[in-house]
Amino acid sequence: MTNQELANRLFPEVTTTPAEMEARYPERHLPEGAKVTRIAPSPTGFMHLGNLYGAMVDERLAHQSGGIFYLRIEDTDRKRLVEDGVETILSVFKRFGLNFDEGATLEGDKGDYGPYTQSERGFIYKTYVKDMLAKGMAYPCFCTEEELAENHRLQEENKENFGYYGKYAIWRDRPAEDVEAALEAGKPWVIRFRSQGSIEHKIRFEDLCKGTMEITENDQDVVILKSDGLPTYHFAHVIDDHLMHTTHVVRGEEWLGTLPIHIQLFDALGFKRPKYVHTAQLMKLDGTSKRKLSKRKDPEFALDYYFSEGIPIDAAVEYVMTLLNSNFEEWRRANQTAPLDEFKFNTKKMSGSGALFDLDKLSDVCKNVVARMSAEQVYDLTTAWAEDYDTQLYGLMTRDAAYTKAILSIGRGGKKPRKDFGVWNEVKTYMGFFFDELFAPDYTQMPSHVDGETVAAVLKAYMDVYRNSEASDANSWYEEVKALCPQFGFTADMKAYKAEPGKYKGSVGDIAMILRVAVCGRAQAPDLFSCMELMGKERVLERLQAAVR
RNA sequence: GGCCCCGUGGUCAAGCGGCUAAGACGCCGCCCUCUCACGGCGGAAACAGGAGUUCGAUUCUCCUCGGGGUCACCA
Repeated sequence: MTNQELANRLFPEVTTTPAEMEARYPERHLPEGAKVTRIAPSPTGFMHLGNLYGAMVDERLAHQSGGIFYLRIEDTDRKRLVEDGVETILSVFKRFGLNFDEGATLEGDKGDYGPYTQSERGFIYKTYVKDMLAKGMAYPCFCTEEELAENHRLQEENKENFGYYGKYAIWRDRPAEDVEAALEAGKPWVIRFRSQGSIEHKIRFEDLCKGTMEITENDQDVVILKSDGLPTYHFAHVIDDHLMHTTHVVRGEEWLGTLPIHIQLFDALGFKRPKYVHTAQLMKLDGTSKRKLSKRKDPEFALDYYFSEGIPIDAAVEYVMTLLNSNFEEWRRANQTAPLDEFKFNTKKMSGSGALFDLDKLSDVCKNVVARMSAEQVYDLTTAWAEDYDTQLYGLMTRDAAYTKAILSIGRGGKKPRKDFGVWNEVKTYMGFFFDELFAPDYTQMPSHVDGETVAAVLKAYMDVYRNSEASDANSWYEEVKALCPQFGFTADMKAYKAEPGKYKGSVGDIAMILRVAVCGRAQAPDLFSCMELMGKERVLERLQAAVR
């Protein structure tokens, strides 16, 4: 049986040729220097930070160069498929503002290089496989799981490298009769690539993120087509990225180990190799050692987490960008309000080592991002979040939108905006006391060195002042509060009080605190005058009265 | 174990043969101040170790150590 006969026997249904495929997916006509990138997730229903991290690099690379950014679905592992996997992928990327120029969508493929779902590309992979078989570049392997396990056991015992190579490549040079017999017997088979590599040979390789490195040639006869007729990642990657004319492959550094296989395949098939960007792994501190961010242990790894916690999408994106490009923060400080698109992303500024995911830093970025927003934006984004995750808050915020927006305007804008919260799920706590339904005063936060009787007296005295108050701004309000001091033996001079606290029964600060606890129900709140003004006289008087004991 | 990647403060990081070794987050102190949140000022805190190259190494080379990844009909 010749190679050609074998090829025909294994793939009688395949009549297409590689040349036809090449013709069907011609070179793209793009401007000089345009990059073609892709993100190729598996529809497992779980989207994580790594997906976003890579996708952002792809997106920037393509769109900064006038190229194409596309989505390909890698669903060749049927065991891990999930019902709405593709939908999840699409919706998550959409929410993060990543726009694909072509690829899979819910309405079908968009673009001329499809299908963009690997399970629909069987005929393409098989066309190449059949050709490789005919040329002797690949061969069928009938090994059972047990035989492979036995190989592994022997290799372990002999302290040899694991895998399917050399004398362990059982079917590599099997006589035609054996192949014939196995076929007759109806044994299941896979197709393996006939490696010409040797671990004695090193290859110099240039990675756009990691720099130059030296890697060992692959000597394993890897499986390229599984027994279910679908390609392995290695093969699909090479065929797809070749035919789709991907110029830059961005993926996690966990792929570095299999890079020799990919290079070998590209070369053997006579394809031009894409450039690679192997990104450093996102890490997390576990006890005293670093480890890969894990789906099971780290909620912040899942992109769902950002939605449910109410982390502003823009902030998550900014944070990832700070991880991605070391000069991003500097740029952001200089260009506070510029759209992210204007940042010149550069693979050279990517860190080669794995960054620890820093929740403190994320939180800081969130606060800064939110501080830059208008009250209107904060209102919109918070209600959008609350609609799904906090119906009570949603109800209150939408009941009186103008009131809520006014609350959110306090201290916003200007050179030194307040940064009270950076996450939508903190909004309720921050402004809850403005709503009677959420007002739960804690009078124990009254100044401890002022006795209850005085507290009550202060409240009563202020109520009298407040009923006829003409205060129209924070300063005049403060003057009124200060005027209350003498009758209680307090001082309006904070400096003097701090210097000699013993000299006075209290200070204007204490009076303000008494009022604050009465009106806001707690010791911390934004500017009291603003709060009272928004709440309205009636409500404030009610609360002052309620605090009198 | 083989192969590969990585190694500057607690974290993220500038640096690319000569610097008092930036900056940011976090932490601490002070100032501002009606509290908080801002903002301002200041502080503690680092080149993993050892050889070599060099007049001179954080920077270049080698070794050691440490961390990580990967060795599937998963991606």
